[in-house]
Amino acid sequence: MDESPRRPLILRKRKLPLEKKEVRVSYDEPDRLQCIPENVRVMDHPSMPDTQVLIIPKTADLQSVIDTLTAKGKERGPEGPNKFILLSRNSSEDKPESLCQPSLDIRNPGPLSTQVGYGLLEKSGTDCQEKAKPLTAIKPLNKGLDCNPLDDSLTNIQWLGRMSTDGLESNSVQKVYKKESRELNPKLPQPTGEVVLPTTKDQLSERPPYSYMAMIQFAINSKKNRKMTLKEIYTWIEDHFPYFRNVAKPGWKNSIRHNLSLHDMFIRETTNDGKISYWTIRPEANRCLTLDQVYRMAVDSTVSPSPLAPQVSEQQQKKQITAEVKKVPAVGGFERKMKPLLPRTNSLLVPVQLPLAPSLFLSPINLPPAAIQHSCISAPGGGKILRIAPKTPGEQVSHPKREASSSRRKQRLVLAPSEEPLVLFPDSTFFDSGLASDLSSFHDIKDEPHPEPDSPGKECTFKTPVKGAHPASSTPSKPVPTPPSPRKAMPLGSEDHGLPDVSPIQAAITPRRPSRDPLNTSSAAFKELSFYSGPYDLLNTMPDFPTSPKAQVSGTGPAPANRSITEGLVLDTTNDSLSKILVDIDFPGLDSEDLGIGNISWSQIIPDLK
Amino acid sequence: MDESPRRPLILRKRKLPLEKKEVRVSYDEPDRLQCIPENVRVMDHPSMPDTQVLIIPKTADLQSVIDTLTAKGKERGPEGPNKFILLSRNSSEDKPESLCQPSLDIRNPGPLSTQVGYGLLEKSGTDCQEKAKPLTAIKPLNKGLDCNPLDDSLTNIQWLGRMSTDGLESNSVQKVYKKESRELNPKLPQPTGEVVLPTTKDQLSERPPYSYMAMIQFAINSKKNRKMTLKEIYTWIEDHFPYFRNVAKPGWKNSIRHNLSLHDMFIRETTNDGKISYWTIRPEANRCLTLDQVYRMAVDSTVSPSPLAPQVSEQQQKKQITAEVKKVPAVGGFERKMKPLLPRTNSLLVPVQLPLAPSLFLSPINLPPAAIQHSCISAPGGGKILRIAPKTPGEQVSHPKREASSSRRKQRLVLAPSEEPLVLFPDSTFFDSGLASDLSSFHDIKDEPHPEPDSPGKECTFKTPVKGAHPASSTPSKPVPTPPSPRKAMPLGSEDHGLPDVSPIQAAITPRRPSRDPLNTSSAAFKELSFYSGPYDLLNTMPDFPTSPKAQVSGTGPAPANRSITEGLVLDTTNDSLSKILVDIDFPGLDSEDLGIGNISWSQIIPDLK
DNA sequence: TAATTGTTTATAAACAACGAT
DNA sequence: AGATCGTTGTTTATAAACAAT
Ligand SMILES: [Mg+2]
Ligand SMILES: [Mg+2]
Repeated sequence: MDESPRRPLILRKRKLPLEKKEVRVSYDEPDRLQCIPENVRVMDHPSMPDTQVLIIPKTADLQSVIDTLTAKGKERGPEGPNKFILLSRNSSEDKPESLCQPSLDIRNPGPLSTQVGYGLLEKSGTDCQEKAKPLTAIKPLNKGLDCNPLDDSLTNIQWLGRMSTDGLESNSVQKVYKKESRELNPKLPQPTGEVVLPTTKDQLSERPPYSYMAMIQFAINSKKNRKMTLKEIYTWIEDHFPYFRNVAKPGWKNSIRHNLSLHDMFIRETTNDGKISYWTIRPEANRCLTLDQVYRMAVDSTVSPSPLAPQVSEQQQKKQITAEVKKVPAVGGFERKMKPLLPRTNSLLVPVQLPLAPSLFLSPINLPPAAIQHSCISAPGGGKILRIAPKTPGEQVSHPKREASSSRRKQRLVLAPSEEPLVLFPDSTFFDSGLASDLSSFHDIKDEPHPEPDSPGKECTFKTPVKGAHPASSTPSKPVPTPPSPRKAMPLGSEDHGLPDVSPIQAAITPRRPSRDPLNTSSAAFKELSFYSGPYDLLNTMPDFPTSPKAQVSGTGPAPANRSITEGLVLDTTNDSLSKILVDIDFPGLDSEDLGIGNISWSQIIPDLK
Repeated sequence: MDESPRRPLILRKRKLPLEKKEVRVSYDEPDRLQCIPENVRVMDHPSMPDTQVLIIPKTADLQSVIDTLTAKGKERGPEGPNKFILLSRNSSEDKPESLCQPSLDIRNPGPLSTQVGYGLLEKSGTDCQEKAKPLTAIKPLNKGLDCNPLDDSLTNIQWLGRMSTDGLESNSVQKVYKKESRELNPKLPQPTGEVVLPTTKDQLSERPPYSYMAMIQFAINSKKNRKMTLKEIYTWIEDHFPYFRNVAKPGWKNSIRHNLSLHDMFIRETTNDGKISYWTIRPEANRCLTLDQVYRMAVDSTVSPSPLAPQVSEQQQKKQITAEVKKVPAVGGFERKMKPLLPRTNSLLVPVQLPLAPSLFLSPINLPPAAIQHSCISAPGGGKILRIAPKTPGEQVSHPKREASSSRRKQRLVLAPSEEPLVLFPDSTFFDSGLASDLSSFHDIKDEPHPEPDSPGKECTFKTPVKGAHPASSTPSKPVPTPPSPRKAMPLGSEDHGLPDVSPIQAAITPRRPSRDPLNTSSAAFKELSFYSGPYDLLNTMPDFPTSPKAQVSGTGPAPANRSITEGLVLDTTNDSLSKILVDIDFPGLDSEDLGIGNISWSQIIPDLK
């Protein structure tokens, strides 16, 4: 019964359905297709070829901009800019409350040498598919410095508030509805204290939608010093996610340790006397993610992040979406376990990476306070400062001879064996916050401990996928619990809606894309619900932007890796995945130069730029 | 039935049983305890504090040297040198045949800048425990250049020769005893060709003792260009390890892919047209390991590497050991699956790391030809060249304030947040060849597909280790098949020998250390057999030698990592683990300066040194 | 539609090294 | 003083869920 899913469903990395722009509800701004609004500033990237940077005000419709770029790109050929970096700019109004902590010193940007700045440009989509959504926040990467102000108290309470009980009790199983024994978040609507928030079910036994990596970050970042012993991490997680204290098998601790060791993002420090080992987060990799930040992100976004009653509907009022969520009450009577880190809409979590240099600053960029202070892309409360390095001396983007798409990410195109530039971005996990997308874990009923009894076949089959013996596919897959009609799904649209195992979230996300197989496995059902938008042809290829291997011999002779500053550029359209920090919208078939929009030079925007 | 073990048993990283020096058989050299033989040269390390380098001729008894150092170190306090780098020197005679390929150009050491050289200093122990063993080989790390000569033909045949059938046939299951369809290794005693070597059992279905990582390296390094497509890797492994073609579940391919992605040692390259993806090995990380190299290492070492009849007893004649191996015929009738990469004796695989500089050369060091040619620590056939950099300008070992031991490796002591030296060694996998120790896989009988039925307990236990519900320990462990007396093992010695599931190898390795629990799981049994030598107190602490995180922002401001050149230093006493390349014998309680031995200065040995 | 190839996350395990009994 | 356990760390193996071709 307590057989939790092997891993949360992966619902990210899917390409953005830029194709279909159907229901297009006019939100705040009228999104003019084929024409980028004039409040969006377009400029060539100072160093990267065929790359343009768009400064998009929060009030603008990001989706329409992307649509326009897409359309323009298709019209033109492979010529012209084919990569775009989207940056959010705060137009002053919009959501005044910051996603993070208020106070953040933007001054003392830290070492301004040849740094590289990273920022997470998030576009939180609202209702269904490709609506007009304003940009909301940018969560920059830590610049090797402290994440700063650090929200200790806030960090946890947010999530705690959503739980029916706090996690402070140890061994009593059914200890539901407990009072908050700690500092309560004054912001949260917790009048008296009994039932903090009328959560849907047993928040107690709900497995959180966060990966171990994410939870560890939450835990460590909740401490002012950002250091935690293993035991403290255990305790923090148990306190904030009772699931682990109450229902998870003890093996979860093994997984925690495994994650700490595996991800080089987590570093172990030992006191001088060698008595205590603290786990920390590599400062350069620390995005300073905290539970409340993530939770607020989810709450702030239009769609209620999960079936869990979204009482905290501060500003945005999820219109029809919420209703639609309610419509799909989940099959047997269990809710989906995993809730998405970010709403499962077309919310954009666009990671951006910008080369930083002391002379380059993009002023009107807005950033959440907490995210700032690391000298990356920083912006105070209302202020906005973005620094962009013109071109890191020594490194040259090898645009020259990019040809194939070779996606599937994380690969590095080896240049000439002689070149071997220096590594700029260590590894993929470097920027991986661990806030995986997952969106409901589905470890509900189908306990099916292990898909592979496999005891019958002795000599077994070898190469040929004999269905009988071995699973046939080299990628093991969960056996479908109810095997009515596993294969041969519906042609496309037109099908039933209220199919079992379909979570409300799914419905909210893909309102008019019914899952094709009513008898689908939960995972399979979800797969159907993934943003399918016909053949996607955008944001696909990124030929010359390999990923970042981890290692780098510094002072040594031939620098092995040839990572460019742009490596790892990703436009993660699926929202929640914070794993990639770099943004690169690559339009394979772009032709002309400026897409017909006013092409502003960098010096226009950035006075400092000489 | 075909339920293979989750992972091969880990039999490495154990500390060397330097304590017990009991059976001490006089081998070639009389090992004088408490006195390092005069043919061993001792000198201070030019840059590392409290570090000495010992040049040990092959004819010398390494164990006695270590014993002496240990004893001396215990006598003295924490003062004086407490780290030692042991280097092998070829005294001319010994095994004339090289472990690797013959031709290797030692000249053109490649870029001599501020490089760091790595070498694997291997001491292959012979019979039982702590015998006197000559050093045999040094396998340096690739210097970012090509591994060179590359043994294409030899690479595979060695292992093929040991199989009853070649792997070229595809789907026929019982195709035993096939002729070699490829080039046969002329060196191997394969007269006519039918049964290449009278292997013990079904070599066909024997799972190889190599990790996926190692096998992938074998495969890729077997190609001259050192590139392979995924499919080619599959095929190579199937051809050379029929187990995967014949008995393994298709999931093994998933594991291959997983390993390729996970380990940054493996890099994917795509052709310019993006049509083909090749997998390569990061040149700096490529140890150029090939199957035949590894096999030869195992064969060359004194103890027969496995129950597989060691016909190839070229020179060394495993005296009593071989006999003892025969004594334990394996229980039911099946042999142990995993054979050790290197003999399961106290063979030392001491990885060494030396800063390289054009001016420093340690002449009389012997290295296996194949290992050379990368400008690291290189030595031609009989020649020997070792280069040691006096002190990489710019990096300073922070010996200063090391205090605690904080072992458990792979941790980095963060220096002052301001310092942040450059990364020298990317990550732990950087040097991990994947040639894990494992030593018999034991996936034989006990099919026990999954140790966790776990279906009964619904609400289950939480924190308290209620034996009933959850496994109690946070580290899952295989349930003991026959649960007679799980805990409270025998006091120590004195027990039965011919217990089921005990492989001959084990017996050979730990002749007089009977496994304590006759009803042990195979794995448990093995655990008992691991070189236990009482409380080890040597080679434990390495305070200021943190590990190497993977990432490194190069041209950027505050270099995050503070890895010193010595980071990752490890004395791997368990032999086969090639995962660590650096050697550091750290004696916690050392006192005086030169241990009473003649302390030779570097300039004495290295004339070039000014 | 289905298979192949890649990337990640989750779990289980096997050890190693310590620390507390 | 040694043996036993439990905790903490490190790795490898497998299964999976997706993504992209
Ligand atoms: Mg780590
Ligand atoms: Mg890789």
